[in-house]
Amino acid sequence: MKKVVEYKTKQREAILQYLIQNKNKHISVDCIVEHLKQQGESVGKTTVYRYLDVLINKNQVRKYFIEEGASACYQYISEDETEYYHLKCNKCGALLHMDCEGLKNIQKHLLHEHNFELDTSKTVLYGVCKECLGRKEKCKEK
Amino acid sequence: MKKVVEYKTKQREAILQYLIQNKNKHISVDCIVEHLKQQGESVGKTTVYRYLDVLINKNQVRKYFIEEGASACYQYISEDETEYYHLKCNKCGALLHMDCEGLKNIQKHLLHEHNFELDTSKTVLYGVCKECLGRKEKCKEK
DNA sequence: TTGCGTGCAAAGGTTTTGCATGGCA
DNA sequence: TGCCATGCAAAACCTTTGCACGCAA
Repeated sequence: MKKVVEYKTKQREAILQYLIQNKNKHISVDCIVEHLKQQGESVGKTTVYRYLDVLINKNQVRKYFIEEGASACYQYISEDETEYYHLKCNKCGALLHMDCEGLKNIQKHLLHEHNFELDTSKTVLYGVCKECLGRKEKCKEK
Repeated sequence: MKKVVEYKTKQREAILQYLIQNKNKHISVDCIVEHLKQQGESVGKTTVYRYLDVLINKNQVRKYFIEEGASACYQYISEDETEYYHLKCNKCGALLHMDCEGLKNIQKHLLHEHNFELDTSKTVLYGVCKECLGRKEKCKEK
């Protein structure tokens, strides 16, 4: 077991602060760099990537791939957070959060019937949202 | 409406053949190029990308992003295929296919209670599989 | 002959790596 | 002082685009 001492730097401080402030959002590396620059705390992109990796390994941050093929998104994991599902609309791109009993049953079902421990935080359910389903009727053409 | 005439070439023939032969798998562009080269049918990567785009638009192929951040995977859509869920194990990387009534309920639930039309073919459920759950007990250390 | 298909090379985008420098402890 | 952190530049990837040439119809 290796003892890695972690230094406290203003860059890491700033990145972590920003992550915590936006813990209910999914933010990208560019997003972080951009906002910190505006706050006068310029941080290199490399540093952000590297520190995010550290935080992911420490389980303080989750990495998502919501926009397929596009850049990754990150989210700070707060202790008080409730488990919820991510729903992504293929039409309008909206990202919805959902927390209900019915969905919890999926998790139970997978675990008990299939011995599969679902990680709701990493999973993104793709489909078409309410608003777009409504629009669909009016405009069937693409 | 534009009339686009599609030519039948040996490259497209070969790509489609390979896709059909592996319709129950998720294959990458590199995978296709590699295998065709071994069969003596060398096809440029660009051609594969472009033809896959064509097939996706014709709804003959689906595009996935299973390995997060890695290259995309493609799958031929056969007519007789049943809807199933994709389960991806975060530990060992196994990709499981599942088709059961319990999971079908998810779809119904989302549609009726939340007005969300789930696309099971695009969705990948992340978690830990049976085998890895078993191993977990024996080895709690990382 | 027409115009779609091909594939090389180059560009575009995200992420990683090498390396010299900076800064915390 | 020791060693981790930083950030520039370059590399490594995957994917797309431009363009000249090939080839099916």
